[in-house]
Amino acid sequence: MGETGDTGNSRTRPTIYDVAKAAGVAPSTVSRAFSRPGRVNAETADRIRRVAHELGYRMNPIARGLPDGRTALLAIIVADLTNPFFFEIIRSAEKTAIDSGYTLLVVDAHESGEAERLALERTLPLVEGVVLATSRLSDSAIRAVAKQRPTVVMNRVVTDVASVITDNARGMRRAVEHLAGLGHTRMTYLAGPEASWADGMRWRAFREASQELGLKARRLGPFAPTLAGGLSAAQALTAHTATATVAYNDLLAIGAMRGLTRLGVEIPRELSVVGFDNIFGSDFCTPPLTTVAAPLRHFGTFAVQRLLNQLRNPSPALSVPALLPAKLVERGSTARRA
Amino acid sequence: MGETGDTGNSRTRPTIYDVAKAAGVAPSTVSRAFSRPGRVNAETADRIRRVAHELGYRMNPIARGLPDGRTALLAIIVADLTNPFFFEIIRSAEKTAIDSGYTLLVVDAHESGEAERLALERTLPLVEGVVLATSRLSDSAIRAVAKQRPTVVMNRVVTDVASVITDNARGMRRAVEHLAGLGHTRMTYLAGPEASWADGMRWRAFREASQELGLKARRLGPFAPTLAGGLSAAQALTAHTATATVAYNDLLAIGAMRGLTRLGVEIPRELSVVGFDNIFGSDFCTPPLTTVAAPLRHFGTFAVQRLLNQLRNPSPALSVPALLPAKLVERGSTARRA
DNA sequence: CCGACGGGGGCAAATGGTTGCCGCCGACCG
DNA sequence: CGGTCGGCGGCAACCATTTGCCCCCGTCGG
Repeated sequence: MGETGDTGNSRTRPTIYDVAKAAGVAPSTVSRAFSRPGRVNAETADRIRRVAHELGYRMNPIARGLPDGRTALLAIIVADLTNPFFFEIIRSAEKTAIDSGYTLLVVDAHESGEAERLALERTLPLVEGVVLATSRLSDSAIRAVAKQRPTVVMNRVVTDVASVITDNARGMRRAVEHLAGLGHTRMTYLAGPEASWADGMRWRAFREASQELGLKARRLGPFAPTLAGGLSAAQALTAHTATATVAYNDLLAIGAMRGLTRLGVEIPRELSVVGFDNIFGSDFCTPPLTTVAAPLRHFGTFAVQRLLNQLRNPSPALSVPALLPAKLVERGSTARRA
Repeated sequence: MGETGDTGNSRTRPTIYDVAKAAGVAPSTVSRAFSRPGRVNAETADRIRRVAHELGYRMNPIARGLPDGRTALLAIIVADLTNPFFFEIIRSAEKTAIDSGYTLLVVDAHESGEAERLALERTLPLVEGVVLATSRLSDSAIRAVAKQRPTVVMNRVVTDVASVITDNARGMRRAVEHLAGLGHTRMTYLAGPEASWADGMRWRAFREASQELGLKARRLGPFAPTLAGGLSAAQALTAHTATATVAYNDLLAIGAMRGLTRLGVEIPRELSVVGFDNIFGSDFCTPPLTTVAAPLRHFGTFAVQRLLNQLRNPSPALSVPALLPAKLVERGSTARRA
């Protein structure tokens, strides 16, 4: 951006050939001066770098990628860009990628398996690896992706594919224990999308924890994991006699709270609500949401790190899912049973 | 993803050479069969396409882009991925791009000019064109970008660079008229980032409209265009005697409402609040926000369309900013002066 | 019957890097 | 003093695709 005076010959940028000529060496030497430190004499390398800088030379990443596919590009496919769940994940993933010299492509799949397939088809050839954040694809489709490029899935376990997940079971257990401790005995789980792996895990953990503690557990749904989905859930909830509910995620929980308030249900006096994920916003909705916190920041970082590991050594050995801890954050949406 | 049976030889994908050999033609003919419709005999082309499909051939976009830079990639740089203002913009931009056979890279600049510069440096060489959504860069830096790649700026006017803006002046005028109609006479403008072009426009329009209508106008700020920024603004506002305020954007307005409520100020009874942009969420905060609506969906579509136009015919002629209409949406955060 | 024309296809260069291999030359060792 | 070795730089092939140019051949008009 102009520190090295705009030379005006705007359209075609200088190549290693130009640098080579100006520095009186061969193009290959220029290439090595940049990508093979030590291989070329220090003085020569210095001179080349100086000349390159004067000419405003920047490597062409496309040409770079041709021989062996090293494009320095990674991709993260998210189910829904507008879901705050992904905010911290994307940010931390982006940072980790950049710190390692990679660029992260963020792609929105609009909560649709079809869109996700299309996006992958477009993106996969370009990138060196991909993070599937809460994918709606089938296990076999994901394995097919993993066969083409190093892949990490988030919040899901797929055989033979690296993954990063939160400890759903333990987190859910904490939530149920918390509610039981407040005297609740009849509880409802608000289910998320059927294609969601995490939803299955959470519902199962919910049922098991309830059973062990001798509580009545019911399931309602599926609902879209959005505010709108929460509004429908609110309707359905009023027909239930439960005094506490745990939602698939925070967005659903917040939407439900909003709908219930509108329907005249007082939270948490008449109904306690627990969410999942501790997304941006869950602390300043009214009432502030009690939720099972996922370490979102570490999530993105971890996923990209695993990806980078796969890139560095393509041994298919490791595939134990990275399990990140979850903890309960108690806020204002839960209270002692009336 | 596997309709044409996984052939197992996973790592290296077939090239036009493989297809050419299998179809008994030259590689160049294969290339033309795909990218130069009509140039090659219909039967031959059909045969080639059939063979290519059987082999599971997909063009390598990297090699495609080498000769002339046609990567079919566009980028949109947003100031803050987590700002709902961009949600609809990104979605519609993405859709428009995909419909035209392009892939849109979404890049977050974290509200920082430095991060934006870095992101551009990384991204620019890859893409055919770029949309700068509310850039924090200087005019000359933007022009430098535009010299390298077709560029469209959003919410800002830069000489010699195509742009898409909303009618800030008219929108602000509607807002002020609305408040004046409710009997307000002393009003405060909550300013956004100093580097924001739109902020300048809005404050100016605010002042002028107030003057014409004989109202007292003051300015407070700058504040970060975020919920947090709004909280600080709330503090500052309590020192003012105004009975109505217009914020730089919705996020700031919502944050301010939240802070004021916390400070015991009743909205809209004691203070009317107007936002800008009509973002996702402004309708279901409490109270629902009266705001100047920008046609967010059209924004993204329009920007990408202008970009595509520039790509199709590189004439530097057109540079009148596309002006999208703004209208006032009246909700619960404004009321007659007490 | 010959020449012009044009449709359809192939050859090869070009795009901008990377990299295996080779060769030069100076230094060091025997 | 000759042989060897290693540091350093150059040559050229390679990656997958596009495209300018040419050629072959069939057709049609003169």
